[in-house]
Amino acid sequence: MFVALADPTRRALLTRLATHGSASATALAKELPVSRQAVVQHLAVLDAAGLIRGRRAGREVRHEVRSEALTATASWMTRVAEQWDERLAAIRELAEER
Amino acid sequence: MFVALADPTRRALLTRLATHGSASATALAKELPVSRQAVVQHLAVLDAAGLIRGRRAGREVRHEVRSEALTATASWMTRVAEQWDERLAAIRELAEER
DNA sequence: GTCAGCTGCAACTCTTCACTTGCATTTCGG
DNA sequence: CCGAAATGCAAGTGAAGAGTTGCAGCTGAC
Repeated sequence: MFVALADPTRRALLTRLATHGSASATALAKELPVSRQAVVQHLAVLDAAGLIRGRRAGREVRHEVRSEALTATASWMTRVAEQWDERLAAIRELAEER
Repeated sequence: MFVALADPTRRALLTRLATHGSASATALAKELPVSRQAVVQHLAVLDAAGLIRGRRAGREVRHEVRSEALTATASWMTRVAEQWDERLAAIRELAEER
């Protein structure tokens, strides 16, 4: 998940798909300074992470963002952050008891 | 940022520091199946990302989580997710107008 | 039917990254 | 003062990842 978001090119692809809707790998490659194959491999990573989905439409494959996975991941991240804060607060309490 | 969170060992170090408070690199290395130097390098990455902070205490360096950076990053991530949802909603509206 | 456009598979290069080992340096305790 | 324990620096290895090129297979349009 974090691995999928760690690459700048993949984040660019995600924002592009989120902004302008679905697009084919070839169309995406024309807007980035990389080859079509590089885009295809990045899309495969994003797909494996559940962030996008590929749907065949005739002779091209349109890739689109899965908003469910995005929002679910965002809420999960905030939850983790809250847990971290709770732990830190508990540690501070223990420190004050001493 | 995402790069820092992408590695499992670094996430393990973070949760460890968040759970049990500050610790030295040597102490952390004893709880993980990696060498001390590996831990040191991971801590350097986490420090560069602003997630932890190293403070010298005598002959050892105690590393602790910076909760501010954690919560700030979490809120930033939710904000990005919301923006993505807004964009998707706008696209759907345009699609329905057609 | 044929041709152009898009996708899929495979192999290869090159850099980055995770991790290790070895040694020098500093510091606390008896 | 001396040894144990912790950090810091450096160099090196092995694997994973980002990117490329080349070619073959479908599919839609004219």
